[in-house]
Amino acid sequence: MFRAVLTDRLQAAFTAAGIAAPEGFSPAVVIASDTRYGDYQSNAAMVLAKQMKTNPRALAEQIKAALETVCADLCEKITVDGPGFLNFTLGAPALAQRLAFIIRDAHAGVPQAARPKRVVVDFSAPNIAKPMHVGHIRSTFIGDSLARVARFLGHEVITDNHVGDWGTQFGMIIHGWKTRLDQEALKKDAIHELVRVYKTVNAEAKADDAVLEVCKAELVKLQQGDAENLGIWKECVRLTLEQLEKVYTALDIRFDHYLGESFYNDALAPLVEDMLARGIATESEGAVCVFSDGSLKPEDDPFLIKEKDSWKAAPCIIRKSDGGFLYATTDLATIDYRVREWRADEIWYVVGAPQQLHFRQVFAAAQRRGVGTEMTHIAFGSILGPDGKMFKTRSGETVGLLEVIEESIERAREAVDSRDQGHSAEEKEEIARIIGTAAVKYAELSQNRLTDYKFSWDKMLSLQGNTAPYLLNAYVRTRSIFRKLEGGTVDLAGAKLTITEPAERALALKLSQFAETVHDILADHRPNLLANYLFELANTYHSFYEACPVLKAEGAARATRLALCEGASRVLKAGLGLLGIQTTERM
RNA sequence: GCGCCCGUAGCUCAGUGGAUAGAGCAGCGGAUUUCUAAUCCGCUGGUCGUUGGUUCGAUCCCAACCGGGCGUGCCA
Repeated sequence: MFRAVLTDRLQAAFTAAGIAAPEGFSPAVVIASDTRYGDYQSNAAMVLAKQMKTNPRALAEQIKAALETVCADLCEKITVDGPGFLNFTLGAPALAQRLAFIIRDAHAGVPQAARPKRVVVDFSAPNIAKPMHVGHIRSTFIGDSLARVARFLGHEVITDNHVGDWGTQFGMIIHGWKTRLDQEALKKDAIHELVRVYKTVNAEAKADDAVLEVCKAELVKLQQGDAENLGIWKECVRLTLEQLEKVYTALDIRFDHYLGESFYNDALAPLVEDMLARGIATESEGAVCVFSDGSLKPEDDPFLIKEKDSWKAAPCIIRKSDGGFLYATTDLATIDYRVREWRADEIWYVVGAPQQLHFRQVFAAAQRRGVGTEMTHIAFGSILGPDGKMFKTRSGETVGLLEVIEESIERAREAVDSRDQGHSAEEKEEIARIIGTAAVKYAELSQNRLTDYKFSWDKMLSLQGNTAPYLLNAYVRTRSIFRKLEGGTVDLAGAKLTITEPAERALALKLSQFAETVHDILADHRPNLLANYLFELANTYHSFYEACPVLKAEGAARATRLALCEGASRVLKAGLGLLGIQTTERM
């Protein structure tokens, strides 16, 4: 990765030029904002000149002189432009050398993390007896992608699906199970039937307090360990997980664990007692709460909220006045488990932005209990409906996640059918499945996770533009060349590579930047950086493909172009794989 | 009331201290004796919500305001 190498060289140039950089100053090299300025650029001279109160251009010239010696093997040109930018243009030999490395390296040139960590990724978390809907798209795909990226970089990743299997909804479901369950329907589609039962009872309970009381009684019996209710609950969990497993398989997502909320039931009471005993939590209005301990500035304290001119307590409740436990209690017990049993260095929570305060409180409470593990809330915005309003789980009318995927596959199938590439029926089916699934995943992952976005069938399922099919097509084009090659394969290991054409150069440079990109993803937990990169790579490859015939070329040009195709092929496959997207050899 | 997030081209969205703010879609015009045209090349399109401030330099940082969303003691 040239960015890191150039940064080191810049540091060396400072020393060579006898420039004493102030404490804490580290020069930064970034990919050039515009190709006409070169390949990489640095504003180090301007930043430093400001601190040293000297002329930025003069300082830049001084650094440049040193750089030219230090970077002789990498750069063919280093210039000082504008107010004092240092611009680097890489030499063709350095790019060719890098290309040779990318096509033989198992990680396509991406270095492993300097300090591997054990990371628990908490994502997806659907509820039992409810179908996965579009609202689960963000957590599920972002979480899966981040887990893949972390693994790729050499971290030890544990994925844990913290399913909602212990909510108050079970009072109604159990009552419904006992009185109006349709066994046939349950066999056909368990979740659908459980939802129907829940909705029916819920409507009745709203209209009739007597029904509501019965449901509450069923819930209490469940919580007290009543054998029959426990049996019904277990069956609901089993049936739902069975169906969820099918969805995850279709999405090519797997979890190491499915430790739902109920897994921590026995830990909740002791946890609260412990926190009371240690003075971390106190009783207030009958509930057990965690209040501010005054160790933080009020504006940074998650247990305080401003009201007029004073600060008011915003407690985190861990036990209700009726003795029941909450989300926060379970989360604290879950943290204990992950730290104790898994020795997690980090825990990532891929959960929507509205729960920001909740996590700030839970993390702060855990820290007060002595938890040193780094916990990160990887928040994301909402998916909005076509009207621009919250895409909420309105009673009834939710779009199921599986239906979205199926619709997408159906549209992909139509596109595949209309093109007639001589594929067999099975091939077409497989291609449609891969493209359809990829389209939905890419639509999500190419989005900045923090911003809200509009759910649109047309955009999500479009096979044109900045979409998965565009990227897959680039990959397919790399593969078709190797299929057409006489003998089927070619040994590029010792080939002499010479980069001459602008399109070759642009592609070689872009390929080398895969390393930078993958490295950057985890800095802010943003898979869309990778999606953006892959789109640019596909674009660069398509341009190269139009400009530079591969099989018709001869000698070193042919070997170089084959190497570029091989590099593009590897990086596209690896990159899409990190987004959880499978590739296809033909389409 | 207070807190957090958001406001960028007709639409959907990237970019977040740097050099003339980008892309896709839509619109217009080209390219196919070809390694997959699900492609490429070009054109059109912007007071980066408003007003101030900091800076050599602000879409980005700070303040205020306008508009939208979410959250704010016993749901998850």
